[in-house]
Amino acid sequence: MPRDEGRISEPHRCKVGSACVRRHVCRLAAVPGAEVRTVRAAKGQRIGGAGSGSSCFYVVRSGTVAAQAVMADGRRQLIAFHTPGDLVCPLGVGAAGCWAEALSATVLWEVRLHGPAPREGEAARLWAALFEIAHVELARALTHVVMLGRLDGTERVSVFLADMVRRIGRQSGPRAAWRLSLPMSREDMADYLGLNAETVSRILSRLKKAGIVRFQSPSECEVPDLALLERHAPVRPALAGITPAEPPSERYLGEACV
Amino acid sequence: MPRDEGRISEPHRCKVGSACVRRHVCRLAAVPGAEVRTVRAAKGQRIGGAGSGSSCFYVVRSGTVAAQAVMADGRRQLIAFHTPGDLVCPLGVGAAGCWAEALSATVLWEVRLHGPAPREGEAARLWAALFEIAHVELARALTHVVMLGRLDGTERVSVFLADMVRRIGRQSGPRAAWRLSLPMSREDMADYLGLNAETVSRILSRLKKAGIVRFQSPSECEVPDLALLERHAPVRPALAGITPAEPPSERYLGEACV
DNA sequence: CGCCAGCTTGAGCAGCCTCAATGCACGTGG
DNA sequence: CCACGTGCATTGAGGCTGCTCAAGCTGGCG
Repeated sequence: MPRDEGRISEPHRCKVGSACVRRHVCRLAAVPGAEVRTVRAAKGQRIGGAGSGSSCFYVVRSGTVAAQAVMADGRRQLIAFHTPGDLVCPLGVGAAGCWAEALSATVLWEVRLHGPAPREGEAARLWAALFEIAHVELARALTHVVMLGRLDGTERVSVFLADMVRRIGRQSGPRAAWRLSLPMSREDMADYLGLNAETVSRILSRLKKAGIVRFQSPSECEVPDLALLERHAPVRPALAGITPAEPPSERYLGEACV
Repeated sequence: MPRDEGRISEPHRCKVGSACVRRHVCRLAAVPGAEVRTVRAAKGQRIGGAGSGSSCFYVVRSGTVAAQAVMADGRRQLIAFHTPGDLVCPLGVGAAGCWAEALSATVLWEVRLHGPAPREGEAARLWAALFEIAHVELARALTHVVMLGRLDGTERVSVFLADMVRRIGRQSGPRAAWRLSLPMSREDMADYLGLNAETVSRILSRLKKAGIVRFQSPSECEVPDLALLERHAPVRPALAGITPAEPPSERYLGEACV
């Protein structure tokens, strides 16, 4: 694993409230001493962790990153897909056999917190931001648990597709079909959905025959009627970056919130 | 859903560092204005949420609580079992169709944060505690995802049993068999493991025939050789209440930590 | 042009689910 | 005290979903 991983050092500041895609990322980047720089990762390269032992946060700018766990015997489970705008954080992905890696050539912002200790008040903001991030990740993980525990293959693929459309789909007009470029292989999808690649392929073919999706190529597809697709998707994953449900003591901590 | 749910109002203070079972619970209970009281829940009763709309934290003192999601068509997925000493928190379990309920008669501590707003510094401690709780829950959820996505039935049941032994098992001597009272039905186990009750029963019978567990009754069992059981359990859930991996900015925030 | 990785499709099989019958413990009421 | 109902656990038969193995197929790239 190369040490410097071909990083381009291009430090810059995150402009709070404008350039930043996610509110909690802004909070992190706004911490005094936080350093933000652009880094690149090639396909298959691990994000964070491999280097100096310090743990950074990353924001995907382009490309796709997957958090995954790999067991001793090689079985692989994808925990999450991170698409442009998403935060890649080391929370939970610090366990043995668990890391994040780029599924394609990827550009990221690296947010490193190693400046002077924060003043009173800033510490609360920082912890609040970390809490919020962990909370969003937790909500996503719980949806994933329900999906793997109680949905059949077709439902899982439908949930996955609908989630992808909402996250990275493009629509040319208000009633036009959604266009979607799937940035991962059938095997990646399978490892996320607790299936295998052949089964995913078969299910996609079935959805294709049913007219729910159209494929121009294995990775380029169209969803003519998102509502129809979502009728097959009994759970709705929390969209990445959406503000989580009110934290339990938000009201109580009113003035401590950013 | 009754308003007061047969609660016994018995306010008391949590003694930080001694009586408390969990460090982060102590942090919550130590927040100025936090009110701790003992409440009781009957089997099947929901924990929190149903009442005034305020969200509390709970600590299980005896009995068992399960966090669960139920889909529109009735499919049920258990998210976690909470055994004595565990924290029951509203994080993630605030989504639609998602709540915690007592699996048997249960005694809990209710920690309610509604006092005067905390002073500077205390807010940071509180958010840090909330972060830590969310982080532990996240680690547990990710293990659950791997289990449901990539383990077969026998492995899931083995992971579950080993987890239960480590959490609520009793051992009469250093080399004696572990004794375990399972506080949930086969169906509860199945809904946690993404299986059905008959399959769980069959797998337990197989483990019984293999000499890995012995059953005195459906709920009372013995594990003569925990290492043998764990050889069938390819993942190890993070034990409840164990301090999570170093939060990413712990070093940076050194003096803000409790 | 050939190679190779990834995708698709098929055949056969294993694991898990569904449905059903039975057994057991417990509580209730005659 | 016993008969009965109820809820849960167990076990079996049969079927379906998804996995394994294998054979094409396709598109990108050297």
